[in-house]
Amino acid sequence: MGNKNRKNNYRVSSVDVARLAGVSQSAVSRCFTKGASISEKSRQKVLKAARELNYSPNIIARSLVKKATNIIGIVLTRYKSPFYSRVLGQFTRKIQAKGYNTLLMDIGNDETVDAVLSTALQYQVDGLIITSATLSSAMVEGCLTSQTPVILFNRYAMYNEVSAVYCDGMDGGRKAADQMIGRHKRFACIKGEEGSSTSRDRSQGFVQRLEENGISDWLCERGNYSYESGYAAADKLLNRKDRPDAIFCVSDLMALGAMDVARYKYGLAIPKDLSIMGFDNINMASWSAYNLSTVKQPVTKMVDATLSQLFNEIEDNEDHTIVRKIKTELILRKSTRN
Amino acid sequence: MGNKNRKNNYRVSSVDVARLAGVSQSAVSRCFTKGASISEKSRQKVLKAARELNYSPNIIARSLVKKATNIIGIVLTRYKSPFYSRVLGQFTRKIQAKGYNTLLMDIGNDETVDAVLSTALQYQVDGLIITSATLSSAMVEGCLTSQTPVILFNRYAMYNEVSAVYCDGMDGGRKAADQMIGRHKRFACIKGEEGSSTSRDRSQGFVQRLEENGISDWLCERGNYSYESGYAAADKLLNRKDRPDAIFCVSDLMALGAMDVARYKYGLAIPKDLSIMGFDNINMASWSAYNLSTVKQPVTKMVDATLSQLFNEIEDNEDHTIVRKIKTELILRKSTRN
DNA sequence: CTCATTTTTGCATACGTATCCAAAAATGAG
DNA sequence: CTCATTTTTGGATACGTATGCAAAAATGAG
Repeated sequence: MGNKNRKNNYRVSSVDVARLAGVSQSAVSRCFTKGASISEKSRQKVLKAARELNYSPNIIARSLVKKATNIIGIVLTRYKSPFYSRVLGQFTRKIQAKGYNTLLMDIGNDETVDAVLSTALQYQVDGLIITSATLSSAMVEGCLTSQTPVILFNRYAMYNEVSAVYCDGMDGGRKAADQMIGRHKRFACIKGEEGSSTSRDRSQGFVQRLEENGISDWLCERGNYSYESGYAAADKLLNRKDRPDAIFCVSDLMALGAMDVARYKYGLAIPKDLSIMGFDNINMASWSAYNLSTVKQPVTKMVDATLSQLFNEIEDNEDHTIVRKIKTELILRKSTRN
Repeated sequence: MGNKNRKNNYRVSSVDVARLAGVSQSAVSRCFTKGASISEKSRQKVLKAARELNYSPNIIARSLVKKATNIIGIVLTRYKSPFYSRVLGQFTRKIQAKGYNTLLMDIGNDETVDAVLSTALQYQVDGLIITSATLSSAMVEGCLTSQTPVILFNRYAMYNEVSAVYCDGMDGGRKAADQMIGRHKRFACIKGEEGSSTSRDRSQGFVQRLEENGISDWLCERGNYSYESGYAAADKLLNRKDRPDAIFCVSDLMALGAMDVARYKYGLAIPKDLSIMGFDNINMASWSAYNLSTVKQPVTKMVDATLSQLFNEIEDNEDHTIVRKIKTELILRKSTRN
């Protein structure tokens, strides 16, 4: 039943329902607006007509007059990372639970962030979560004047102009160092991309602690957070005559790559010949094949803090920016001498 | 500069720009509408004013009159799976490249799918991609009458009422069996959840081929696509006296769990004592620690097919539903005797 | 310069909903 | 039943943009 001629692009509106139900358009609107004043009799008439016409309110039109879309924008870069896909999953689920929805935007590289961000604003999102991307100062200004609450996740703005929630990478790096120092002779660190502030913080914390302990000839390689790049970076390190016996990686994924090259290319025993420490505590870190010791980012805590601040700014119109730094937690498994 | 009183919830509109630029509101609109008729002189005036006021067009309002939001809804269940997070990444990137945006909706379980779906429709999405969820017949009807193009990804509707793109799990299961038969004595299969059609197809293909080859006393366990469930299922299988020497898992993640329990709990050598075959070809399958043989789902091909069909329906108003079944590819690594 | 043609412009209206306001209906106390 | 009070109702308008239409301006051929 029901003819399928698509071209007929007519969508049924509250006016149609009103006509069929024999009430005014206002009544229809009230019927679908929680807490509005409408008699039970009218409500039934409207619901019946709506069902008959398969009507449901047009949220876009509603957004226009309500000046609220109930949409939260999320800007993301690093899909490859299981860490961020877990983060994304938590965000969307919790956003939905709050009655909002998620507009997901991906940015290939930092150059496109401005464009993506500005289309997010054009969609009149009620709030914006920006993950692992750097805000240009033009965009900081844009966000401020647009009145749209913005929160940086695992980033922070230069002068704390915009709210941020991030994990304390510097301290995490220090914890990693503290655990490894004294048990090893030669240290190395595998960082992320040059521009990444998270990578910088984590490795700085690590190195800083090394130097505080009089260790100054540590090694360093750079990856891009992926398994393959960790594999390649560790390959370079292990190929040296003065190969390290302790490697700290600024992401778990790189650590897993490092473990694999150490074991399967160099035949090293972990942690006997080599200790490896990661950062994140992704699911795979606990897999039997790896048992990776790592610096845990408390995802749930971070996500909750982000959302609670965001919804505060949206609903209660709070206007003070807050920057929240969340502590990491060292998780010792079997990839390090403990 | 710029006072920060948030409460002042005023957003600058095309009318404000028009006033400042000394032109009509239509002119402002035309200035931001590609291909509209406007003189260079006016365009400059408008752009100047717009810059001054930090104006950018309100897409929501535009959507209302254009009857197109440029939003594609994606409904997703299984975040845990690296396969689906890769799929999601590809979708959003390619959707953005097409000038559209992604409204991401998560469903915890199949019961909530109707609610989520109907809010997607209320947002007037231009198209809808539904991943690994079953459509109720009420929703099929709803989608059809709403005129919104819908495509199922890795699902198909009972009577092919709605378009679908999925990989041929039945055939994939058969390929897995063909590879393993003759080289092993005792076969087992680790399936997914009871209701999952992908799980059913894959395991049916596998079992069917076994039986065609006169093998009828195969073993079977059930997981939920996760690493842990694969670990647990394989644990049960390997604990038997008549333990299998060939296990086919309907997802890579479960296969990895199976490998780990086999190696680290039972001390088995893979593939000498036990062959394991997965399904998906997620990144981890190629990691040195696993080298998992698997049935590859050609993600890129599937995503491209989905989007091309979807945009056809959206832009060219094609109205025939098509169901596209995409062939898998056997990838032999070192977790199976080959 | 004139007149026909093209381009640009502004006005008015539409998109689908929510909400203010005044009028109408329902309710309830006496 | 009356009148004051409360609840419900519909009309009108607003949200911010796009676009059909006719008028105005610009262009160009002769």
